[in-house]
Amino acid sequence: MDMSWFEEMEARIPHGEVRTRFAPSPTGYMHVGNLRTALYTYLIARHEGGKFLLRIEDTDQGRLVEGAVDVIYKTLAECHLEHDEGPDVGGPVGPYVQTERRPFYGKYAELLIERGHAYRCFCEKTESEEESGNFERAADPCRSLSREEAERRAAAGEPFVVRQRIPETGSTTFHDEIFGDITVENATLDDQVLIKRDGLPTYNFANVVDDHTMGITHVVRGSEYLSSSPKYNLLYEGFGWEVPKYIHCSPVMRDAHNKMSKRHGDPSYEDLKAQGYLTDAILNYVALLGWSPRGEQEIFSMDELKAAFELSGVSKSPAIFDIEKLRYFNAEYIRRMTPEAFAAVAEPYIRQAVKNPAIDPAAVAALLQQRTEVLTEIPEKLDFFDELPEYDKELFIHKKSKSDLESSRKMLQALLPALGALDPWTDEQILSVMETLAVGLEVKKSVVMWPARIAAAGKAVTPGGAVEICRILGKEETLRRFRIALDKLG
RNA sequence: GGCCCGUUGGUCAAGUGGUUAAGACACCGCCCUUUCACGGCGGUAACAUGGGUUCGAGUCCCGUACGGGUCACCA
Repeated sequence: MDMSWFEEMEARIPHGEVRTRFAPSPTGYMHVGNLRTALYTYLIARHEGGKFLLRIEDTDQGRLVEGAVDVIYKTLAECHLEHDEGPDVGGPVGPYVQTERRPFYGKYAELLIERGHAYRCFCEKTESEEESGNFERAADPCRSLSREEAERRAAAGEPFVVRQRIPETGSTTFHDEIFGDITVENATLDDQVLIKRDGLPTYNFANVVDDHTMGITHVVRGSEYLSSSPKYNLLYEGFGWEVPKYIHCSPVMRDAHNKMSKRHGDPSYEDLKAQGYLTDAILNYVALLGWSPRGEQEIFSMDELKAAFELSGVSKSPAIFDIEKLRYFNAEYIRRMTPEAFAAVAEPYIRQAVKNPAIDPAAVAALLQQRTEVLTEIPEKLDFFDELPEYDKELFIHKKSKSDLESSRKMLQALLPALGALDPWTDEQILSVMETLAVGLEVKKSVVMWPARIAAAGKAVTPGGAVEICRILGKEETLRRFRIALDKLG
């Protein structure tokens, strides 16, 4: 066997740095669990000053989805999870797309056969194997076939798969950074297929070969792979390769029993964006789903996450995705934005409801910033700007503000001429008129404010107070609405 | 079913033999107030279970229950 090819492969592998990889299948859907895995993988690399790579696992051609790879690029870029190596940016250990690495796997399978840790199996799938899922390794005659015999049959064109040769006795222990040491009896492991009848590698084999040849030091993946890890270990050992650190992450659940899934209609990253959530809020929330920092800080910028992220804080048990808490993070992020930044993200939503070109979206945004949890709830809060809603005069009755029909009529009547005479139509001026009236009549400020808002907005709950609404509406429109109110109040 | 893993309030979770068992979300109440929010203050609420070990156990050991994963020529 010519070893020079393998030596060249080995020579490409960078050493002395932490290297992690995100290895999604291009299904066109970045679910929350996936995003979290990508985040943790990225953070581990960055925390250690290492490299974060992207590898596309597209060996299952049947599951390929058009444009799915672009979704991955777009999501990673939007989430600031920039990769150092990958299909689009290249790197020393490429190619970074599994289908393009196809020739590698057969060679490594040969090597493993050579080293005695794999063998060709010519058996047809037995019925019992298909039904029970159990493969009786001891009963497989191919396991004890001589190398010469196997090679002869293969050369003769007889179809075969390559199976891993698992020791029949003893046990295998592997270490996971989160779960600790896990030991299983080798007898409970089966001789899994490495190379399929069609010559393509199985996922498990491709993973081991790729992770090694790409110099991956920390393998981050879902906890569903915990039970196959002993077989991975045996593979690494069979090759004589250094075993990477394993980091198995428990799933993100939709409820106590089910993982988040597209099937159940659970939101993907893109869905959450469309529902009005901010990228940074999503990332921050997702980071804390299954990981807890040392202190009590909850709001983390990406740089802070890079510094704070520790494997020791990752939890073993699954976490249920709580949209309520995401809402809280989103609201918190919105409140912390600069007014300009918020106005920029809010404008499209404001314009959905407010078409009147005379109304400045930035002015409306200022009213919204402290009371918006998700962007999509913005339009419904603004429905009264373009058009005064139909409303009942009963709205003027408000005990807490000490308002009733009579007082409302009185206040509006007094306000009408006073506001009509106002020249600079500013908050200060409007407020001053209203306060002066309240003082003059010796009533609580709210007795003036309440009817003013109802008249201006036609609804009881509004973003901003009477003063701001009148100001944004403009003098003419405000006076028009006040007159309508007075008509209602007789 | 075999094997592996997990289990602190409704949710996320801190906790590594001695605590009044943190904190956050949600919920409830009060305050602030020009509605709604924001903000401030306070409250309800948890160690799955049974045995050990120990002066002492959420923390260590064993069992049980419940939950999850895996047992493919899928990834």
